[in-house]
Amino acid sequence: MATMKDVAKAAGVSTATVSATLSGACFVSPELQARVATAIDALGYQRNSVASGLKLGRTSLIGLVVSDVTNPFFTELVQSVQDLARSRGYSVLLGISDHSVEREAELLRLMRSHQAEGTILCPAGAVEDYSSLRLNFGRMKVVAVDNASPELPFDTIALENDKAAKLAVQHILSFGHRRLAIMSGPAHQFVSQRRLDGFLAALKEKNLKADPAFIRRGDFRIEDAHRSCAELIARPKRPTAIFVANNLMLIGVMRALAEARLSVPGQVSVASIDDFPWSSAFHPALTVVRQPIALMATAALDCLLRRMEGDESAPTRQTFEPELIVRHSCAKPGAER
Amino acid sequence: MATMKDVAKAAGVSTATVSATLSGACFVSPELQARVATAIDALGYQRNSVASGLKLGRTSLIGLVVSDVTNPFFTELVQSVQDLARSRGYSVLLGISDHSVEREAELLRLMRSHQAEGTILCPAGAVEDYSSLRLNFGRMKVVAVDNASPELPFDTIALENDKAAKLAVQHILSFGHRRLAIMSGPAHQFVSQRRLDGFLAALKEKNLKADPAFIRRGDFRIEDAHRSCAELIARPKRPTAIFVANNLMLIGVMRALAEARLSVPGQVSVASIDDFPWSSAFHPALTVVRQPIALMATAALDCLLRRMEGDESAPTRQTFEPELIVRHSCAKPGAER
DNA sequence: GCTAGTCAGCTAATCGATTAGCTAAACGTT
DNA sequence: AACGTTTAGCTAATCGATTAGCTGACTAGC
Repeated sequence: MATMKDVAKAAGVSTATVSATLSGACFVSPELQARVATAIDALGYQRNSVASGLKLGRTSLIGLVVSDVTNPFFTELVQSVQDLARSRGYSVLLGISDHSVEREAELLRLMRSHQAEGTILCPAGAVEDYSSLRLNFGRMKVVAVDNASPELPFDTIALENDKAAKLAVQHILSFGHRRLAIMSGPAHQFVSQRRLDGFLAALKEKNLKADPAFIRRGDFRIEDAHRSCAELIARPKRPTAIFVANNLMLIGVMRALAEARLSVPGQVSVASIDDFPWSSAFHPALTVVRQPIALMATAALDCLLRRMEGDESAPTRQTFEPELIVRHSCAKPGAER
Repeated sequence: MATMKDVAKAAGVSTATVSATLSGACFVSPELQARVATAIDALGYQRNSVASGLKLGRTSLIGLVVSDVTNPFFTELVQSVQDLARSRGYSVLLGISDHSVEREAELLRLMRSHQAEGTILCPAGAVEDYSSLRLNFGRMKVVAVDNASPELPFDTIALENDKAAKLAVQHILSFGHRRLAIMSGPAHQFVSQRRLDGFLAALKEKNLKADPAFIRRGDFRIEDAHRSCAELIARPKRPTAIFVANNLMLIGVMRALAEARLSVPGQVSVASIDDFPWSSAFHPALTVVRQPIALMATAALDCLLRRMEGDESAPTRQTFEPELIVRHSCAKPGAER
């Protein structure tokens, strides 16, 4: 690849002139500008961002670490962050932690090593896993999205998770259900706790108590939810409705119900958190609580950019409003076994 | 951030010694190694990949350009490529072209500017859009995945698309359908052409001809397919089966069918290309043709790495076997209107 | 005619890691 | 003792872009 030196030689000027021409051209005569431009496309020159990144300490890279891209929530987050970053002149280094806190830490080090100016992290762990991090990780800024406890030592962007769960569960209860189960997430994750809290709060409002056997712990993935739900519905007295704490577990639940030939919502009502493209094409169309992912991505990136510009004030907490999307997967409790 | 110089000073050695210690330690005494190690974690030193990338001309970055991450095929591809790249010591710079050839070209330039050593490209355009590219784009290697015509001037990795379509259509035909429609992709894309070819070939085997009104052109996205399918089934004589050329259009089709209260497979049979996590949780479970995405990702990365190691031989073509997954969305043609 | 001022454009140092090539100490051999 | 050989570790150049600071040409004012 041609370097700036080559361009300078071809145009008969110094590298300083080439550099000046490329970046705003303050004091370069039109004639030299033209000669430089000619040389540039004769040689197919393109700026080497690595060299310029080294010199300037600005790489125009941001990191994005998610636990699982195949989760439609993260897929859409990746999409939004990518779009926004591009429009602001940044490129995205993607990392997938696969729910492992160790891998996550490794990815964060990797992002730092590549001199990412900031990283948007979707933490997979519990609060205590991040105590060593700060607003800065080296000179790299960090903001947390999704599983973001307000106790984290950096900026957080999250859904009002308890409210989201409550909305869904209140909707289920409005049909008169009394035997509700929850497919919850990993106990150590803040986001699971909040969603469980919302579930319990909604029950309490109706003076209902959750059967402990109906509080299932999943890992936010398909397989585990599938198995757990199969067990659940095999019980002598099965629940008449299931609240599912995320979209991937919803797949597992719907599979298990289909295999057991239980109709939704005839025999079992289902509602979950996370909307996704398939939810309305499903039969029945699924009632879900939607997270404003694009807004959250914007907030995360804005927040990160503010930090990258040098804001060192105390960590901020932003929460977002969930929205209940009523479709057809909840109805009156049907004939019980 | 601490630099190697700082570490050298703290350990009382030269930067050469620190560098040698970090990379394989050929001739560094255990004592100095220990002093360097101590200094490194006292200062929290981490190698600056930008500086080392500049010096070595090796950034350990590869680019990945897809047209749409929210398409489950690409989501899984991103996941697989990311995994494999990580295991081989590379990080992934992600780019999303949003089906735009211009943006794709811009992303390729961006990858090159960041000195990505290679890029896996899922082309959104037609063959002629890539004639200016070669095996190398600057010093960056390029391989194409998915919409990869054998006429492209670089390595290609693709499904046997005609065969994939044929498998699905033969399956549909085996139930005795005679009025088939196809939701095809953009005409300029190689992958659409091949899938259409396969569709037509399967019909021909049974001495059937496709009604021109039943050959629908989509853009591989939800909305357009939804609208197009709504039109299709509103026709006086609607098809008894629909073959859909990708997963996103399948969503649109299923939505349109649900809205028109047409039962699947009772009134309309449906089969498509691309398996995805929801397909079996769907009601009815969807009959699809699966692409071996993980294999394709492995092939793409292996191919890219070979090129990165200096292989300059002629472009290779790899195609992969589709697999029909029979579920429950196809059946005998039902009562016609 | 001479000095001061202006500014286009150049020279050279710099970012941080790597490494070719060098120095000097230590050891073995005769 | 003298010399060669080995090897631990250092010095300094290098990658490519940026930019502080300098040079020298030109203009203006006295």
